[in-house]
Parts: sequence; structure tokens; C-alpha cells
Amino acid sequence: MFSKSCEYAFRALIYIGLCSQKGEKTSLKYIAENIDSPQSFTAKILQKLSKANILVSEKGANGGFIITQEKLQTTRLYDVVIVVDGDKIFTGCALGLVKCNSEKPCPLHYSFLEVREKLRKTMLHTNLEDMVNGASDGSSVLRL
Amino acid sequence: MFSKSCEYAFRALIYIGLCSQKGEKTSLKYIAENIDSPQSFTAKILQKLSKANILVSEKGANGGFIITQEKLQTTRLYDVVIVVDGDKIFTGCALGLVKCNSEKPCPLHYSFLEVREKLRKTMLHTNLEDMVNGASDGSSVLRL
DNA sequence: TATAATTCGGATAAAAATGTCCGAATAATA
DNA sequence: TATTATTCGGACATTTTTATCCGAATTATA
Repeated sequence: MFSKSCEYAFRALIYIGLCSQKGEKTSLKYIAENIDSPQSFTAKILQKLSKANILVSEKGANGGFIITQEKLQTTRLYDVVIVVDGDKIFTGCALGLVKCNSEKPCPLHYSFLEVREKLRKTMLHTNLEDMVNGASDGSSVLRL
Repeated sequence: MFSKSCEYAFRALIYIGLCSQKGEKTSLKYIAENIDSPQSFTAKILQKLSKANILVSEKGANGGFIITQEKLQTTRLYDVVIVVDGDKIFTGCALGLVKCNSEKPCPLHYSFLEVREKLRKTMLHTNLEDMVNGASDGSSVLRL
């Protein structure tokens, strides 16, 4: 459904969120270890998320990543997908037609509109805090 | 949402379906032209669909591709996706966790189950004939 | 100030997806 | 039978995605 980059982004944000909720800063090394992702590749994704102001990075010794309480509440999964994967999944035509729209719908346009809207709503209505709490309330697991 | 291969498959099946409904056989050359796809790459996809018994290929001069009335009715878009892209989109975890399931759900498991079920139902309930008719009844367009 | 731990950013590499080419096999038809 | 139009299948090429490496910059701390 999403790219690997986006999957890593979600997992990293959950882990960083859990740490931040406990007032702890965490570093790339621990993030990658805990979410089972390639360290350097994960670094690139975290840079993107930092530049997009979704999380805060601190350089130097004792540096690392944190996510503010505010961002946990205001950032929706939708925003993360847009930053990492772009909007193709929310807007693209199922047949790959560039000019498909409600004026000139492709044969699958309307049935896919529903699927996409379902996806879009889910991503818009879930913020990082929801996802992190889902990971912390014991009802779900993060690690493999 | 789907790979390019899968998009080409859908478009090719629509075109071949339209021809077959008129009792016409069509060849790779015309298919690629009409659905605006790379010819040789499309050939590979059509081979896959032939081997999966979704369409019939005839070799030699005056050869080409057809799809039977029966297959138009019994083949669901779901089947096409499985042949071309596999089942990842229907079963994969949103966070990319291999062991995510209802026993050990990831934090997004249940909200994504809904999205996936919506997608799955749409693909199961739409057969090739529906898609082809959507393209032929004037309510939608195929070409760019 | 020197050292160590960290992020940043650019270059490179590997893997996967997408796309091309060509010769062989097949079958209609002149 | 020879020619032509076609699919088949394997090899190769290109592009995109995923992954690694390394040196520079930054900052806490000894």
C-alpha cells in the first residue's frame, strides 16, 4: 500500500513518539534497532521528516530526535504520507490515466473514489498520538 | 495504488474486451497503441495473463489476443491484481510488519483492515465485463 | 581544548521495477 | 514452399527505489 520508506517513517514516528512521551530523546542508532530498519536509510527519512517540521532533530553529542506533544496531536498520518510518498496514492487514477477526473472518468473512477476516500479519511482522522497510543496501550505490538 | 504493470493490464483488458465483444481479435501492436503503453513491456504482461488463463493468445500471422465472454464475466479485477501484483496490497501490514495479524495487531491494524476490506470488496465485485462496459457505454473514457 | 557522539548531505551501490531488443516458433496466405 | 505477421521467451538496458558509506559540521563533556 505504502512504500517501504513510508513504512519506516510510521514505525520510526511511533518509536520516537513513545520516547518523547516519556520525556526521552532518542538517536538514530536506537530508532533503527527498535524498528528493525536499515540505519542509514532511516536517517534519510528522518531528515525529510525534520525538514517537514514533523519532528525535531538535535545535532552533536547527546543529540537525537524528539517529537513535541503538539506535533503528536496535530500531525496526521496523511501529512506523513504526503511528505514521504507524495499524493499519488490519494489522487492517482487506478488505470494510470493522467486525465481521469469526474469530467472524464475512467471505467473504475467512481468505485475507486470510494476506496480512496476511505483511505483518505482514515489517514486524515488518525494523528500520530493515536498511532503511538495504539502502540503503548498494550493492544498492539511494534516489534517483529 | 497498483503497479504500472497492473495499470497496463487493466487498460489492455479493457481494450481487448471491447474488441472481443465485437467479435474482433486484436494484436499487441494495436493494444499498445490504443492504451498508450510500451509495446514489449505490455507483451510480457499479456503473456502472464494468458498463462493465467484470463485471456487467449493465438500465435502466427493473423494471431492476436481475445477474451472469451465467459472470462469477461467470471474474471474479477481481484484475480488480475493477484496475477500481476500478487496479494501484498490485500494482506500486507501498513507498517510493513511481517507478523502483524489480529492476534498481534500493529497500531494501525484495525483501521487499515477497513480500508483494505473496502478495496478487496471493490475488486471482488467488479468483473472485467463491468469494467469494459463502463468503457463502452459512453460514461467514461479510456484513452488519454 | 580535545574527544567523542551525533546529525547532515553528498556520492555511490544494490535491488527491484520498468522497458527494449532479438531470434525462435508458429500459422495464415500467396 | 516461401513469405509475412504474429506471439514467445530469454537477454539486456534503463530508471526508480532502497540501501550503504564517508567526510563535514555540530555540540556535550571530560
